[in-house]
Amino acid sequence: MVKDCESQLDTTFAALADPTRRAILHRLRGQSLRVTEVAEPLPISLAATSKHVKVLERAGLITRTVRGRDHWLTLNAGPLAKAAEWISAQQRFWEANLSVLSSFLGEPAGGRLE
Amino acid sequence: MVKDCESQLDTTFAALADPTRRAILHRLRGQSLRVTEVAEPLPISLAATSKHVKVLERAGLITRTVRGRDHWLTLNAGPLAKAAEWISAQQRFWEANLSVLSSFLGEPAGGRLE
DNA sequence: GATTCTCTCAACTAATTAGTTAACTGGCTC
DNA sequence: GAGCCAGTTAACTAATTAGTTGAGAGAATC
Repeated sequence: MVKDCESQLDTTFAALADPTRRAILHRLRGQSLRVTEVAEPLPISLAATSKHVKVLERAGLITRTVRGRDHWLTLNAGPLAKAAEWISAQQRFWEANLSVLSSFLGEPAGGRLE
Repeated sequence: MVKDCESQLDTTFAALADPTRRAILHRLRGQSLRVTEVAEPLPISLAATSKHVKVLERAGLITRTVRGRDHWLTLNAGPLAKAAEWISAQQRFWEANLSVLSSFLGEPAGGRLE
C-alpha cells in the first residue's frame, strides 16, 4: 500500500496526537520491548495497548519483529523525520510572518485588537 | 485556561493531523488572510472552514484579529516549536536504537523476521 | 433603514476512536 | 497433551469529529 506524503503526514500526526502513544514511543527510546512490557505501566488493558501498537505500526513509527509468541517493538524514525520536515518548512516563514503581523498591527487602524 | 505541555502536544498534533488544516496553515505563510479568503480554495463550506479555524486557534497555531466584520488570521509558531522539540528529542535516540535493533537482528536467532 | 456581506452558532448525520470484556490462536513448558 | 503465556480479534459502548444546512448577529453600503 503506497501512501502519498500528505496522507502519511495525516497518520503520523494522528498517531502522535495521543498521549498514550507518545508514552509508548518515549518508552521505546533506545530499547526494544515486547507488547506486554509496553503495556505494563499503562493504565489500560493489554487489548487497548495492542490497538495503540497497531496504530503506531500502521503509521510506520514502530517496527514489529515476531519471535515465537513474543512481538518485539522497535522505534522507527522515518515518519518522524517527515513530520519534523513539514514543521520546519512551516517555521521558516514565521519570521516573515511576524513582520507582516506587526506592520498590520501598526496601521493607523481604528479596529479592535482582542 | 492553562494547558500543560502534554495536552498542548495533544491539541497541536491533532490539529496538524488534518490535511485541510495543514493547507490553511500553509496558506497563511507570510500573509494574513480573512476567513472567507482562507475558505475560498477549499472544497468545503464556509461554516466547515470556520470550525477548522477554531480548532487551529484553540491549538494556538493561529491568531485571530477582529476588525469590524472581518476576522484576520495570522500564523503563530509557538506550538509548532514545542511539537518540533518533542520530535527532535525523540529522534536523538534513533541512532542508539538502530544499533539496538541490529544487534537484536544479529543474534543467532531462529525467529522469523517479517 | 434595507440590503448585503462576514462570520459564527445550532442541530443534525455518518464515520472514527479509545476504551471495555470475552473469546480465540499459537507458542512454550511441565 | 494439558495448561499457561503472549498477543490479536470481535463485539460492543460512549465520545469525538468532519461535514452538512439553516438561521442569526453585527458591520458595511447604498
